[in-house]
Amino acid sequence: MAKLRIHNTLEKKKEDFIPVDPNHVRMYTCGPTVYNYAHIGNARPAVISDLLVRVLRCIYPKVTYASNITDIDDKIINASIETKTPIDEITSKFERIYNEDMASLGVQAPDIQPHATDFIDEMIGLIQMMIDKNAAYESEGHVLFDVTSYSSYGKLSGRDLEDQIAGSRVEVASYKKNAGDFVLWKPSVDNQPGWESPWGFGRPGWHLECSVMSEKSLGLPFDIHGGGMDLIFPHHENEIAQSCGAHGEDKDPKIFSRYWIHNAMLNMNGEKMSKSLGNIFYIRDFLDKQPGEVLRLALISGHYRQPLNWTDDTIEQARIILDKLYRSLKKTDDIKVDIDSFDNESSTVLNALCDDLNTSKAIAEIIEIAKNLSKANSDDLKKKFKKELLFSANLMGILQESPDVWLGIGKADDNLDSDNIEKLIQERNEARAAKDFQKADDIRSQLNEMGIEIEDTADGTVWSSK
RNA sequence: GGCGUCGUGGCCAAGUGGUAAGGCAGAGGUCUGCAAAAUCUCCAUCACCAGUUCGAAUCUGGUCGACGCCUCCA
Repeated sequence: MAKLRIHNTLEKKKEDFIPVDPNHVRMYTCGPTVYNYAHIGNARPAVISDLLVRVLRCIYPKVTYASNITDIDDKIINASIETKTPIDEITSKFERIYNEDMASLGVQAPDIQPHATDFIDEMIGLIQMMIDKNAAYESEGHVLFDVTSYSSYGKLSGRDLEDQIAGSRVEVASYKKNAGDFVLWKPSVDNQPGWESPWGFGRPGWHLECSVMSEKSLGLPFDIHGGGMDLIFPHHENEIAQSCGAHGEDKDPKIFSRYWIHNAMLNMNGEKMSKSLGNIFYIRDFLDKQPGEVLRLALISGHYRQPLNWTDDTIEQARIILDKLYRSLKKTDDIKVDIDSFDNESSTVLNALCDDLNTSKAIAEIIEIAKNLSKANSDDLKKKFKKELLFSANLMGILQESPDVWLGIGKADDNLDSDNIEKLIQERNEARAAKDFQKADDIRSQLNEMGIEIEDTADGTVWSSK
């Protein structure tokens, strides 16, 4: 069986992946706060997680993947005030858009997609458990987590509490016992949304929801927890502390999640993506110009733990590679294969992905397979390589279109007349047969001006719109 | 101030102790009336310096440079 190795942030090294239960692997990835359009940076963890889930499904009989929707948060409240739109209108709209955008990137829907607001009771319950075990305390209407109650605090992020406090730029709130304590529950005032709780009307702190939803969705301990590197501290560190605190564990973070994977950030032309720089790239805008698969391949063109610099070139190169793969597939349109009969063990792509998601290597391998397919000179070989190509593509979540559609073959825009195109091609071929190459070339340039490219193949002339 | 990451050919990007994958671009060849596609060949000693080693892009120390987190953030 293929062996998966992944880099575990908790141990800061690449490890063999050993599931809690080999018959049922469970994974959680922090999902979006739905208050705006999803940008390209939001897509990276989703695509990487999706890829890992696909690999896991290849190896293990059952995989449950949960990823949440955060639908209560100060950012949402602010967006609601700014746009004078009810909160649930904002959250339902942007959740729908997020899911649509991810789908177009080939991200399979999570098995479970819990909403924070559906777990308020459970969050209150978890806080109560922390209070009962002296891991949390109430103060000035807030409930706070006491970081001194958890001895491994800082293990995930490699931080030392004392150092943090010394260099901190944030003033310590009056209601905190320790500077590092963080909010579990905070009061809601005026028109802020909230729920009744033993500590008054309020709402949960940011980190609490993921502790609750991951546990309720998957049970503890589960196998893998993912997210962006910027979440390591404080979000994930605090999730661990809360879950351990609630369950009376004061040391071992692995009673929560065994492995933690984190993707590096994405830069826009070398700069951090941020509102102030005005370089936020929304997936929506991109999808108007390029198919989702291009974006997906571009996102996995580099290793997930390396920063990815997003430029026009990144996109262009992904497009070129996909065109090449689709062309090799097009060449063997007539060959029918049964992918299910493919032997996973021999997959070079699966092997590459099993090595901590070495996507660059996987891409190199799939190009190699396509090359083999193009060169194949017998039906047996064509079958063999096509099967391997399709299996690999499915694993990577690409080549889901039909080659004809992708390459624009025989497809005219509304303002193009395909009958006319066919007629011109026929005329050109007659000219070619009569060795009137001047006329043939004239017709080609005429078609070119119409935005039509033609290609003479062994099976006749194929045209596609640019 | 603390923690951490990175620096591989013109560009993108793997490799992390045994002599530099892959893609793009470029050069040349095959095929084609031409073109396109396909295919073949060629194209780097791994920021710098000093060590460890039979052997280093890969380990250690230092220098320079880029960047992230510590505050909402994927």
